[in-house]
Amino acid sequence: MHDSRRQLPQLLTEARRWFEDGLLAALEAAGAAPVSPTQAQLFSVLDEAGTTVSELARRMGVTRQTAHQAVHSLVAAGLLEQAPDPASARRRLIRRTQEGTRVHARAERVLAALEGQLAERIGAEQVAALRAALEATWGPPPAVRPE
Amino acid sequence: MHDSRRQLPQLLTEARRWFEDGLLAALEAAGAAPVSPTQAQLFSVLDEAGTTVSELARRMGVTRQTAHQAVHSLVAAGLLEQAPDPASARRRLIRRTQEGTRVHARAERVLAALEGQLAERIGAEQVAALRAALEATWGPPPAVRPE
DNA sequence: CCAATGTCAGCATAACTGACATCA
DNA sequence: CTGATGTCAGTTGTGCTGACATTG
Repeated sequence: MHDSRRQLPQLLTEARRWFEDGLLAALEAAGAAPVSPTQAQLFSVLDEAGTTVSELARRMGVTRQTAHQAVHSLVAAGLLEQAPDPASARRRLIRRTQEGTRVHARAERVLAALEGQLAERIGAEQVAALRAALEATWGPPPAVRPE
Repeated sequence: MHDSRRQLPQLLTEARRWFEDGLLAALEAAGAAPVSPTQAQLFSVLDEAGTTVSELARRMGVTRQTAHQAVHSLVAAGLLEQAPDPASARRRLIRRTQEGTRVHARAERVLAALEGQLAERIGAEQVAALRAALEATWGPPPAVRPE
């Protein structure tokens, strides 16, 4: 009875890999530096004003140290830069460099194109429904009892 | 203009983590051995007849070596067992032990309960639409041009 | 003194590649 | 011989915890 219903987590993982593979392939074909999933996520939580590492860590749901490391690698790659915060000497703001902005814009175009391709294959309504369900407020995972 | 549209890959990742966190918390609350995401995926690609490590690797989309390691740890945990294939001496079939079957059944109940909880929160139609979109045939990721 | 921040260091896990023995 | 399989080994990446200096 459950065999006809595949596990949702697995389906979600496959869907994410579909996008991820398409994105990496497109960027690599364009000769861009390979971007890890972590780095992609870091880019998506940035904002224009500049953000501290601690704030980025909160948005990503990881520790400060992990975010710090991800930022460090992207700074080394020339896609991010650190600038002192004029409001507080102990904070350092993280911003995209010009190159970082270019790469980010290109990645967004690729993702939009992938979503468009998907709509051609499974229908725009399906894609819209997928997005609507994922954007809904799920709240925290409930504590269910196994028995 | 894109800020209102969050990235689909990120939304998919969050959704998967929602299920994963709920599952791990429930199993841990039940006193079961902690199950890593990899091990959970491995369980979901098993079948009753028994399968080779190479076949499991193909289903999971990882290398033989990775699958081998995951199987090894689950054998050590007493949830899987290896049996010689009567049809071919060089193949070894992977099966669930009785304990492994129990854990698997429990995990499936938890996932079903989580899906039910989600339906209460965002609506059964949304969950059905989500499942329908994910179960559709997406095909291979298309090769899009960044420019 | 206390709390938040940035950083360095070490550790664990899980994926990968490489290599090799076995057997249909 | 060739190819598929199972396995061992080493490497890399990514997350974690621990620790510490700096600063408001």
